[in-house]
Amino acid sequence: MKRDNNSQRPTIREVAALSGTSIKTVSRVLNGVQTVNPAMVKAVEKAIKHLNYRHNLTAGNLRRMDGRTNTIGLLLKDVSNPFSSALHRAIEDQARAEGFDVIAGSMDEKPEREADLISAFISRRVDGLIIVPTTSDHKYLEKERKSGMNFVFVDRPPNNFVADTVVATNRKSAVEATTHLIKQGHKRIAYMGDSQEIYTAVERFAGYKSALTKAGIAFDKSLVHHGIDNKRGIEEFTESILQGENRPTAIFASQNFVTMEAIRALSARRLSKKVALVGFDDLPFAEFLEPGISLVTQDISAMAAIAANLLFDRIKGKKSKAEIHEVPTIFTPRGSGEL
Amino acid sequence: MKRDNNSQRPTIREVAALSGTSIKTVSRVLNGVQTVNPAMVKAVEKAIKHLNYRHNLTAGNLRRMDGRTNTIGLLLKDVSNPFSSALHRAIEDQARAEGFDVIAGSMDEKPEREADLISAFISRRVDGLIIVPTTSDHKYLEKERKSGMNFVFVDRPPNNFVADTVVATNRKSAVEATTHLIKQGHKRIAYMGDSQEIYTAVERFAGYKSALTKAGIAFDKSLVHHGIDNKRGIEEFTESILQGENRPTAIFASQNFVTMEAIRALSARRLSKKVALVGFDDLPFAEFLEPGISLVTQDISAMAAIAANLLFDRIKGKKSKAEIHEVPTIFTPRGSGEL
DNA sequence: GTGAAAGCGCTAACAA
DNA sequence: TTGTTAGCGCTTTCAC
Repeated sequence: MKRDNNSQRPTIREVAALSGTSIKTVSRVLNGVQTVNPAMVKAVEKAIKHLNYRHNLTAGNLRRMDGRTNTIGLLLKDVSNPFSSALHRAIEDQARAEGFDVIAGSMDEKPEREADLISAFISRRVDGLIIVPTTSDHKYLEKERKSGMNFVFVDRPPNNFVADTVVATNRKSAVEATTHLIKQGHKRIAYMGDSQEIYTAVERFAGYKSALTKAGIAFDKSLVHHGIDNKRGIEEFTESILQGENRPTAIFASQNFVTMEAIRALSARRLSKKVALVGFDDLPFAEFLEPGISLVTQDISAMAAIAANLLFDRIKGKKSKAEIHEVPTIFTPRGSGEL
Repeated sequence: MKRDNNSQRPTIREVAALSGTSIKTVSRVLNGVQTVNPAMVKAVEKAIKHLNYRHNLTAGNLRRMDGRTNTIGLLLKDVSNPFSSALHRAIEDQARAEGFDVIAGSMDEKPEREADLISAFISRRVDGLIIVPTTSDHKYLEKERKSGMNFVFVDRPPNNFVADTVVATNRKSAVEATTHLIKQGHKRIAYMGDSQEIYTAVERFAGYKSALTKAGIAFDKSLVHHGIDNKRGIEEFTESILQGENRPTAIFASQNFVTMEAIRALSARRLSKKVALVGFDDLPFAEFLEPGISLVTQDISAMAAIAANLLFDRIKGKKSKAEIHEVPTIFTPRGSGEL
């Protein structure tokens, strides 16, 4: 049976016939090989235009020596989340400059979605993967790397797997943020953060504690809350912690969703101007709030650029051992930390 | 020369050899064909696992009868913009359910980027394109459709090209939003919107005028500002319009960036609680503001679902004439419109 | 139920 | 500079 779609796209063969040359010469023109007679180039281009021929890259990649598809896979928490989509855009720009397209997928922090997406992308023979990993065990990727797949991890390092990784200076920046509050005279500083299963949360919490220690402030466990997955937990925490005389004078919120909860809690109790707040991660509307929220933001463009470069180097055959890059954050005081 | 990558992925041939059968039977197993001896299926699966074989979809698609790649292209204003990325996520979910992957690209409202991306995606032989179009002329897509490409437009219709389109009820919803303000007693209602070259801006402005007319309120040109591309223009407008006795008592902002500018302008002059504001499009932080901003938001999930269904129907061969869908918006009063 | 042979649209190799 | 032939990894055809 003939193919049932009527797509009827012309092939290189028809272009060759119309321009009176061989398919190989057409292929040369398509690939910009310089050693073709200029008149022939003209003829081929004319035929291409006349037939509305479109080069089929998937067919070409099959036989091509380097076996590349010029596609990379990008695994994100959720393409619609602000951090993910900003990273996506920055990587898209890097990729486009190298002639690559990007296939992105959302994992929603589910390890099985991560594995499924990686599998799907490998079946499409992407040349490499940039991954903002879930908390899963990544040992299973070892055999993929042996088969030639390239990996770069962003935001969090992989588990039980060594690969190029780009992370923010989480611990150091948490020290700075906490120290900023201490310098304003705060001694009772609450910590609110993500689950301690998550790398960034662990690092940022360590930075918070380290800053307290350095300043000679005793660590008070009652001022600490981990895990936003449990939303009620956070409400109970803010409810109890923000009541009474003994409440903290400042909060360090170590992740953007947590910062939002902190804003909500302070706002509901009319404490926005009484309790200082510094958050980690960007909030797109920080400047619209009263008072503005002081934030430690990741330099997403820089992280994307480094990650993309690492990946393209691997794709081009670089064999050196895995690199870990720590990218400095940007601190923007906006009043909420200076109360 | 042998291929220089050491990717050395096993092929269907090696799986056949190891499992003691032919490549055709391996192909049957890979494609879930039921008429294969169960023992043979087991043997093949064992060989696949042992070799860490990964089915190469790009090779298979080349010969496959329907010629499909199970990939769709998504052309957005900017993958990192909230509307675009929410649409992206909703379409990703629809696509995944159908076994499709999504390649997205950002156009930044540039017609030449649109054409480049479409060209790149066609070279990858995507099965269809979902496009949030720029203001360009889309007549050039006619020959692509003749060659079998499928198109669905979202948010704005194409120009000089007839294709399935999914838009919000822009005009009707603008009437509702403006009428909402009128019902609160407002008579001097300013309009701030995007360039009138953009379909949604035209429709929303028409809705604004229509609501005024219906209520017997004279249209006052001095209360209207088009075009946010010129940021200084908007500042001059708010500067002059918000000064003095004769200022509007309410503003209808017809796009999210414009709404942000309106918030900024009102906030800077401490008018947030004196001038009512209703905005079109979502603002992710609307509920955090004081007063909360009343918004008309597009039902992005519904739009994505309809767009994806239209596209998949076309990909599956549906030949009926182009459909235009208008999707109702969601109005969320949050105080700013009830001043 | 199974497999040999042909061929999808292209590029590599090599000869002309 | 150009063209012929083989073949990328897979699915189709069709005979067994």
